[in-house]
Amino acid sequence: MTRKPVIEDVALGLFASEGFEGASLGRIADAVGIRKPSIYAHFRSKEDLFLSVFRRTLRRKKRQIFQFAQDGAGLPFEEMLFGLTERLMDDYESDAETRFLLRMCYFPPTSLHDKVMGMVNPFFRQAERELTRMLGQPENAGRLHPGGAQEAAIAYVTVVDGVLAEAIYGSRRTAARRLSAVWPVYCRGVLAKH
Amino acid sequence: MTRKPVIEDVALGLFASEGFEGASLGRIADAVGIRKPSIYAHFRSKEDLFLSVFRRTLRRKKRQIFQFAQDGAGLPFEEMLFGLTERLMDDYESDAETRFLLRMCYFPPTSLHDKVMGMVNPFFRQAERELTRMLGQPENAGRLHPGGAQEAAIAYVTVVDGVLAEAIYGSRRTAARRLSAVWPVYCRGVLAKH
DNA sequence: TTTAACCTAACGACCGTTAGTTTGTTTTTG
DNA sequence: CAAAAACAAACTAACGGTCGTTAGGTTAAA
Repeated sequence: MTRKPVIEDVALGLFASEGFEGASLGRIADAVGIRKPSIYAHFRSKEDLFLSVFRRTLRRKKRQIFQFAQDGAGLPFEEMLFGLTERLMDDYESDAETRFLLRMCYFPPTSLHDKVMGMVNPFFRQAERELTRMLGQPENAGRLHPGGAQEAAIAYVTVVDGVLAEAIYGSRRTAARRLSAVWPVYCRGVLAKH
Repeated sequence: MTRKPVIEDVALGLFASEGFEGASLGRIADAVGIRKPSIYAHFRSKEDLFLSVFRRTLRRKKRQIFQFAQDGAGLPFEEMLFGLTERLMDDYESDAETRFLLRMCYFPPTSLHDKVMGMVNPFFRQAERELTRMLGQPENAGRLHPGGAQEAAIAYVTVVDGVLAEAIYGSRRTAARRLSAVWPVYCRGVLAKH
C-alpha cells in the first residue's frame, strides 16, 4: 500500500496555502506520517513532486470544466456561463486543487516558470477558443451584440478572473457580491438590444 | 549616506519576483553591496523589512491613484476609468512597486497575512466607496443604467482585477487585448441606453 | 530472490539572527 | 576651538536550525 497519492495530496494542500518555497518537504512528510527522505522513493526532487502534482491537477480541472460545459450545453449561454463562474468561485473556497492551481498560475516557482506556463497557456488559449466557437453558434450569435463572439468570450474570462481575484484576497462572500454586480453588466454588454 | 532606502528598493524587487520566502536576506544584501548582518542595522527582522517596504509602497500607490482620479476629474467617467485601468496595466510591466503590491495582496507571507490584509482591505473598501460616490454624482448618475452607481463601481473593480490577472500570468500585450475587448462590454453594460 | 517502500544517519548549503568590533561622522563638552 | 564622547552604519565571526538531498540498511510482499 503505497503512499504516493497521499504525498501528492498533502503537497497540494501545502503548496496551495504556503507556496512552493514556503512548503518544505519536512512538513509534507510530517503531515503524511513518513520520514522526509521517504519522499525520494517516489519523486526525484521537490520540483519533480511539484510538477507531478501540477500535471495531475491541471488534467483534472480541464476535465471538470469541459464536463460542466457539456452538461450545460442545452441552456442559454449566459446561464451556463454564470453557473460556471459560480462553480469556480465556490471551488476556490472548498477545493484545495483550485486554490493550488490558481496560485501557481499566478506565481509559479521561479525555476519552473516557463515549464508551468508552457502547460497553462495552451489550456487558456483552447478554453477561450472553444468559448468563442460556442458563442459563434447560430443560436447564440444572433442574440449577441454586433461586437461579436470573440469580444464576448474575452470579456467573460476577464470577468471570471476578476471574480476569482476577490475570492483570493477576499472571501466567498465578497466574491459572490462581485459576481452579482458584474453579471448584469456583462449580460447587458454582450447581448443585443431587442 | 545610509543605504536603508537602497535595501528597501532591492528587497521590493526581489519580493516582487521571488516572493517573501523565495527572496533571502543574503541575496538582498548581495544586490545592495553590503553584508547580510548589516541589514539589521536598519530593520529588526526580515518581517520588519517586509512590512516597512509594504507600508511605503501601499502609501505611494494610494497617492498615485488618488492623484490620477483627481487629474481626470473633468473627463467623462468612462474615459477616466479606462485611463486608470490602462495605467495600472502598464505599471504592472514597468513598475516593480506595482508587481510587489499585487503579488503580496494576493499571496502575502503566511505569518503576516492578517497584518497585510488589515492594511489592504480598508484601502480597497475606501476606493470602492469613493468610486461609487463619484458615479453617483448628478452628471454621471443620469448617464448610468438604472442598475445604479454601486453596481457600476463593483463591476469596474472586477474588470480591473480581470485585466491585471492577465498582466500577471500573461503579458502587457495580452492584457491590453483583454482591456480592449472588455471595455466596450463594460460601457454598454453600465451606460443607460439613449 | 528480486523489488518497492519505507527507515536512520548524515551531508553541505543556506536560512534568519546575534554578538561584538571597527570606522567615520556628529555632537557635546572642557 | 580642540578634545572627547556618542552615535550610526557598516563589518567579521559564528550561532542553531532547517533546507533539499544522498547513501545505505531493513522489511515485507511478489
